[in-house]
Amino acid sequence: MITYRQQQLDALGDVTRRTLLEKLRSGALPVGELAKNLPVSRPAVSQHLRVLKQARLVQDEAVGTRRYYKLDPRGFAALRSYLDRFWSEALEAFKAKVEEE
Amino acid sequence: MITYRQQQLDALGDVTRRTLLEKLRSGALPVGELAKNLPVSRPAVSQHLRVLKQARLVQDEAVGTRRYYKLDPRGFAALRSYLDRFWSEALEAFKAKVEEE
DNA sequence: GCTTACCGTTAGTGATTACTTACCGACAGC
DNA sequence: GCTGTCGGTAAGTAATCACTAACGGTAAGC
Repeated sequence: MITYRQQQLDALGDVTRRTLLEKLRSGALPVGELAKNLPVSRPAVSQHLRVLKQARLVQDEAVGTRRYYKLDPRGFAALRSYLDRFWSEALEAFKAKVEEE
Repeated sequence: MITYRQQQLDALGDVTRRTLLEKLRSGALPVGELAKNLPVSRPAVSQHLRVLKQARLVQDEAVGTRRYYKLDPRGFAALRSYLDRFWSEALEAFKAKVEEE
């Protein structure tokens, strides 16, 4: 099973992309709506959406001439479980360290 | 309460910094140990550690001439709770959308 | 058919960011 | 005291990355 974790964390490392994800929290939105009130041009938004899509953080669906984007549950689930595992392993290592002494 | 989320996610957006965090999962390590087997120089590691520290993702402690770095529980807890909240809000919005129809 | 709205892609540019090299201070061992 | 180890900082460079402008393609409205 391949993960997209590296791409996902890279994708989250940009403030504009994070803003896009925040906007999508309340549901699917077309590109034009996403680009509204952003300090960057619409093509820039398209490029960011491509990165987010490749990282499995968003999904898109064409409806007429519009293209709706929404959060991708698979990507977020993978990210959450990784973070959980990462942290619980760190805690176990810490406990083992304490008991060692 | 101020959070360091923006800095944290920016900090996670670099492969070398993520590698450093992975190494720290098993416990505290001095800089020289962290720099070992990495494709970048030791000063580069120091600079990355500074970024991680400012983002509250690591803590450091001087012991003699060495400086040990370890994961910062506060930063990771904040990050986890944010991701959890983010995702649960997204799920609620999705449910509301479904019931709407 | 024509026109308009919506959006992806490409090419080139600008800004950000990670990197190395050189340097310096602090502590340990002698 | 001197020497070696450890590691942070600064300056300059290289590479990455985000951005805009220009273009083209598709669907909807007329």
